[in-house]
Amino acid sequence: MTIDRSAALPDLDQRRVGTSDVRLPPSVLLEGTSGRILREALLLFAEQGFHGTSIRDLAHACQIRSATLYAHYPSKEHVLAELVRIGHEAHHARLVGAQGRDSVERLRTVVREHVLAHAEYPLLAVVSNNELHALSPEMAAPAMLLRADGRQLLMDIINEGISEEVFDVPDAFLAVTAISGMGMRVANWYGSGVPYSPEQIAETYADFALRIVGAA
Amino acid sequence: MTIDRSAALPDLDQRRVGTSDVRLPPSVLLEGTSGRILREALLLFAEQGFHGTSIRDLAHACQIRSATLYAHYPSKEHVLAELVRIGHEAHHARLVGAQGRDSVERLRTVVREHVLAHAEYPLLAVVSNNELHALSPEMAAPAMLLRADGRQLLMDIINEGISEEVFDVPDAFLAVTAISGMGMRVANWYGSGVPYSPEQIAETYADFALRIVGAA
DNA sequence: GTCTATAGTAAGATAGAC
DNA sequence: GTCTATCTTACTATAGAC
Repeated sequence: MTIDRSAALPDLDQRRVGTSDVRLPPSVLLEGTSGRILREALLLFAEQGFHGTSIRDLAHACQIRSATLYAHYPSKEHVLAELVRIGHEAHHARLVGAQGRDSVERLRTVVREHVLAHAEYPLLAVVSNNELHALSPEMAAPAMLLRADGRQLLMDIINEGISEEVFDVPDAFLAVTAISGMGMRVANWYGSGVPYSPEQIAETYADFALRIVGAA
Repeated sequence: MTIDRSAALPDLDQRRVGTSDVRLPPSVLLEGTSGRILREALLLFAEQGFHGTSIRDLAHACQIRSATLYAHYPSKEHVLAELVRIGHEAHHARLVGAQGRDSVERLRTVVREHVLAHAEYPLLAVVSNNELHALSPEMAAPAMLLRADGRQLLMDIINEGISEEVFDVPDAFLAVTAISGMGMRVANWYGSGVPYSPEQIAETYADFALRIVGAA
């Protein structure tokens, strides 16, 4: 049998991110030049990386002179730190806010929120996930704490389901890494002409997570 | 009930990569200065990114002068391109080489190889996955083709299992993204004192993949 | 807050000796 | 192949006028 590889998948996997749609959570004030800088930095850092974007690139995108940036942020690193803070706080808040009556429902809602955060704000997620190394350890520390707490939250749900014998999973830790990893990667491909809504992806990934833990 | 979050997970999620263990596939010649450059670039590009690593950083790590680099590679971008080529060709060869008597076994082996490639060569995988944006579209093109073909290979296996009614999955495309995504992320956390062998992770992730497609 | 101008440093890459 | 020396450009950030 000849495999027909012409049955095309959507064109995934751009070099870095699948959309140019600049979006930030509604809680973020985007007015004035500070907001403008944040929005343009989001796109540039996502597409080119922090070190691949110069102060002049960023200023040009904002239609200001590079010196003007320093009236709003003390350094380029502080702009990244602000984006990373916004991304991690929004993501963490979604995880913590996920509710459910039992382990199955808690896992479903937390995975849904995890995936939604990555599909609704892919640029922010790419910057948050892939540019952490460009922050000093001190400036990255708050984000690292939120990440660790989010992982633990997922681990607790899975352990709870195991102890109640609702879940049947070969390894709880690897289930955490698998479930969180598959959700994180959504940020890199979503948007590029992919015919799914964030909700559809989140629902299906939540089903996958329940299958991984043996609850479906 | 109070959730005990002190039941610690392994310390995952370094800023970028969980190991400093420089490894390249055995097919790669590492002798001489060219090999030395490749090995040092692998570590630096993985930890700091391509744009975060200067020609002088790289030369210093190799204990040579920066001008000497140009006797071995025509530009810094060519060094990255070579690492990206090695990473993608090794990964793709493993996928293509994965055999199996039926859909279940084919999925199991291809996921195992996918995960092994990321766990055995995490630095190479991080560079291959996260630094593609630093290559020009022309220099990134060969890698993009291998990526697309690998995805299609996975898609074909899943479609085959569905048509044989061995798999029961809500969405084949999202199964592809989930399975490949969870495996890719392994490169970012494996190594940091994680008490699993690459084989253990690969086996468990292969189980997860079979669960995702409803075959387990 | 925004500008012009520029300081001071670091970047990628090349020339030419050995 | 490796070096010293250097070119040219680009970088982050600051000074000071308006």
